[in-house]
Amino acid sequence: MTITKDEKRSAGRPRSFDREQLIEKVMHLFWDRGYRDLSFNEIATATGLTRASLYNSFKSKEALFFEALRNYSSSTPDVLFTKVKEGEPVGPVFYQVFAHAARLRATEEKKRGCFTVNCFSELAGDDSQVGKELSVLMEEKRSVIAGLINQAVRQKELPKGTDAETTANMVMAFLSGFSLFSKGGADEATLYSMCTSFLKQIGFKTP
Amino acid sequence: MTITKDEKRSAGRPRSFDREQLIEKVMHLFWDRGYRDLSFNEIATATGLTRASLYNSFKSKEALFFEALRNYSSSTPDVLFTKVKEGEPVGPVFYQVFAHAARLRATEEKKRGCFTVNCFSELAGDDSQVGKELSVLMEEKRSVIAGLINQAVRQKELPKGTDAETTANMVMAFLSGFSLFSKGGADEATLYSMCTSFLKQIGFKTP
DNA sequence: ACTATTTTGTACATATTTGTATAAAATAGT
DNA sequence: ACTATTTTATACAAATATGTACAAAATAGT
Repeated sequence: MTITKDEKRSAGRPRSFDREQLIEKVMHLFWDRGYRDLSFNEIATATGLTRASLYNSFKSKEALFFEALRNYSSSTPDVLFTKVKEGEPVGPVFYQVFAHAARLRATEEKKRGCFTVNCFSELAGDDSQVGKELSVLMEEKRSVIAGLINQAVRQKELPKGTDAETTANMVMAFLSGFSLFSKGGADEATLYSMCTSFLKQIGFKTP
Repeated sequence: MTITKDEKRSAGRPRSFDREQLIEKVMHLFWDRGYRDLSFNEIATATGLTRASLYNSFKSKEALFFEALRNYSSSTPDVLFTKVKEGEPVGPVFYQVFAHAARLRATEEKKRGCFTVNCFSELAGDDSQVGKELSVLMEEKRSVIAGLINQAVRQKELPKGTDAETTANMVMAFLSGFSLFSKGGADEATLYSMCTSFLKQIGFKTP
C-alpha cells in the first residue's frame, strides 16, 4: 500500500497518503465546516486515516489548519495585488481581481464564500494562535491594498484628495462583505455588477 | 427561591429564573462563541441552571437560539430603516444608522461585530432551520434597503440612473464587511470615516 | 390539608472527543 | 537476513455532550 510519488524517501515505513493531497482535502473540510466544529477525529475518518497517523505527521489540528490556510491563500485571486510594480496602472488590476472573485464565488458549486474571510469571522478576537495569525493575514492584505491606493493616487488614477487608509478599509470591508453576500447564492452577473459599481464609485475608471 | 416578577402566574412550581434575562444572557453566549461551538450543556452551566430545567422551558438549542436572535434583532441600529415613510428623506437615516453602528462597534468592550452577521457567516448555506432562517433575515434586510434606495431615487436624493438592486447589494456587502472589519478593533473615528466615505460615494449628500 | 400541576435535581445510557501508549507493519541500508 | 527507523493499527483512560426518565420540590386552587 505504498504511494506512487517516490522522491527522496527516508528510511522507515512510508506514508500511506500523499501529503499535498491530504492538505487539500483537509482545507475543504475546514472550508465546509469551519475551524472549531471540525474535530481532529472527523478529519481522520474523513481522510480515511487513523488519528495516530495524523498525530504522527502533524502536531495538532492547529498545525493542520495552518497548512490548509497557507495552501488556500496562495491560490486566491488577490495574490495579483502583491505583484503590481510602481508605474504600472492599478485600476485594471482591481477590476481584474474583483471580476475573478465574482466568477469564482458564482461558479463554485458549494456557496462557501472565501475561506479566509470565513475563518476570520469565526476566529477574529480569539486569543488563540489561529485567531492572531488570521488577524495578521487580514492586516497584511489591508496594508497591500492601502499601498496600491496610494500608488493609484500618485499615478493620477484616483483624485488627489483620496484618503488611502479609509479607502483601503472600505475595500477590505467590501471584499469581506462580498464573500459573505456570495454565500446567499447570487449569480455572477449580480456579483459582477456589485464589484464594478463599487470600484467605479471608489473612483477607478472602468477599463 | 421564587423570582420577583409575579404577573399572572400559572399553577405549579415557579421558574427559578427570569425568562427575559435568560434569553439576554444566552444571546451573549452565542455572540461570544458562535452557534455550533456552544453546547447545550455549557448554556446550562453558564446560566446556573440544569439541563433538565432548560429542556423543560425550551425544546432545543435551536429554539433558544431563535429567541436570542429575535431579541438581538429588535435592538439593532438598522431597525430605523424600517421606519422611514414615503416622502421623508432617506439619506440622513443612512448616515444616522451608520454612525450609530460605528459608535456601537467601537464602543463595545468585546469586539464581536454584529451578532446576526456572525451567525450568517457561520450558518449560511446550512440546510438546517437556523441556516434558512438567517438567510431569510438577511434577504429581508436587503429588500428593505433596496426599497429605501428606490425611494431616494424617486425623491432625487440619488441620481436618476441608480441601479437600486445593485446599490442595495453593495450596501449589504459593506455593512457585513464593516461588521467583520470592526472585529479587528478599529477605533470609532476610523469606522466612522469608512461609513461616511462609503455613503458619500454611493451618492448620498453628507447631511 | 389535600390535589393537581409545573419545575427542578439526580441519575443513567450512549456517543464523541482527545491524547497517549504500545505493538505490529513496512521500508532503507547494510 | 538483520537492524534501525518510521508509520500504522489498536487499545485505553478521561472528559464532555445528548436525551430521557423519574422522584422530589414548590406552587395555585380548593
